[in-house]
Amino acid sequence: MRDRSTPSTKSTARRTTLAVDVVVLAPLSNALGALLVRTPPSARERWSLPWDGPRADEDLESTAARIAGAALGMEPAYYEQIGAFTDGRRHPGEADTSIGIVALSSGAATSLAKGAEWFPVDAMPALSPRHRAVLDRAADVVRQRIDQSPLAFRLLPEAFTLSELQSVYETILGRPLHKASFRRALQASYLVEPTDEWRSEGRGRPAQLFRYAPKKRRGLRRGVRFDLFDAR
Amino acid sequence: MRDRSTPSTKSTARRTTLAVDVVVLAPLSNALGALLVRTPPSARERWSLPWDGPRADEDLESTAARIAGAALGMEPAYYEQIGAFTDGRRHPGEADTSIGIVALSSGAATSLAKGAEWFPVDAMPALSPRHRAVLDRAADVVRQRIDQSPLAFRLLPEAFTLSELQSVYETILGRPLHKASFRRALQASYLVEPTDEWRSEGRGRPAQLFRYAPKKRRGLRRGVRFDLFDAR
DNA sequence: TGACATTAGTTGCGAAATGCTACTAATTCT
DNA sequence: AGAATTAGTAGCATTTCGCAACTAATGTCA
Repeated sequence: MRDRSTPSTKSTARRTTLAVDVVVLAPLSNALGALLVRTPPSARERWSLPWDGPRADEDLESTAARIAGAALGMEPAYYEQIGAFTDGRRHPGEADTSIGIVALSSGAATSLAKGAEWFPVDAMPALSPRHRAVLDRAADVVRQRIDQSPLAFRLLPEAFTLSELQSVYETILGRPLHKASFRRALQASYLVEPTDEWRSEGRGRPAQLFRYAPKKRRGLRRGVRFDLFDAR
Repeated sequence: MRDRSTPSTKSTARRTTLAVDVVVLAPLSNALGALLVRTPPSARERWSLPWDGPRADEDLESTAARIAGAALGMEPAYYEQIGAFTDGRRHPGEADTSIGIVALSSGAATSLAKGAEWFPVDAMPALSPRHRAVLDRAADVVRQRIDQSPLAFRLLPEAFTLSELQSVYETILGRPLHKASFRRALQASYLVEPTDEWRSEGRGRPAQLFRYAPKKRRGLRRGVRFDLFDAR
């Protein structure tokens, strides 16, 4: 039970220190990768998420774009907030509060900033506890929203094969998907359109390239789905 | 294009003012209601969301609980972050950054604090631009997550009828649902269990009361759903 | 050159989920 | 008693889904 005997009727914003911590994700050869940057020698951990404070009159997405762009060497294609973290966990810059933001990149042909490096998300070096929490939440958020937002498409270049797309879904969800069902569902959704290009990737039949081009949704309003519940 | 000619390699947390703005939701007679509090006479708008700065060593959920509890006169059953807002929009306390949090309450038998009042979400009085944005986002988040989280159950007392539950879904989604399909889907999900109580609500057949009691999920992993896409 | 490995993409079917209409059940109102 | 009202169910046509088995186009290698 909390004490609320004399609730102060006056509200006051608190002076604190704020950081924007960015989780930049891109598909590596066979796993999902996150971008880390080297910390100054004085720091307790050798690596951290790219982060900084917001500048004056800079909104959160611009801040994230600046931070991610500096580390990645290019602009990520997509941003999504993953939450605010005000808790006891230690932040590398001793920020009281962190705003976590995921930035998605196709990972193609990037010239990383000096000191920045990709790591597979399931084999990360030690991070400050705050950054560890931000990263974990990022993975959750991406997994949860992958079938409501075009997240997967932002992890691929503009033109991609359906096998590549399926592979992105599989690494994010961490389980194999059925090829025929995947394609049928995608077909029915009018989210992609074929280009007239084909790509030959060594052996095997060449694959047709597609691009993300969501069409107007037909007015099909489904009932409520009680599966996909994350009970709590 | 942004200037990144000489990216500063040093990250620094920024000193700012922070507020936690809470959107307390509960079902009113026939619509969703949000709780507002009267502002001091000097304020530009007469009403605002309940808000305050976090205290030292207080995490966000505790802060939200304190703020919501003070206005509502009881503890809400559920909290969910809806995002951080750092933008030009004016906040009633001039906070640079707001953390928006939704608190869900069954609305049952509450003794509201002095100056607090329920308003239907689609007929709110004027709010500061920041609070308006927080409220709008709250509605979006609730609508988006209603079929992934037990949100609807937190807007009802512990025992409820299936018609009440369906009505909550309908007001949040803003469209009517089919009774038979709704119940069948709910049945299949093992999220509720019947009590042995029945409630007679004036006219009509009495309804059986249920409680939220999620069972272990059977390991049925579905394919990817490309419907429910919020294209962007 | 011709079998075979490899990857892309499709077809068809049984099973499950969904939308809908129409029904039965229990209560109050007049 | 009968109409009105709300709760809850049954059955069926249609769509969606999981899956296995197929065809298609390329490279590999004896």
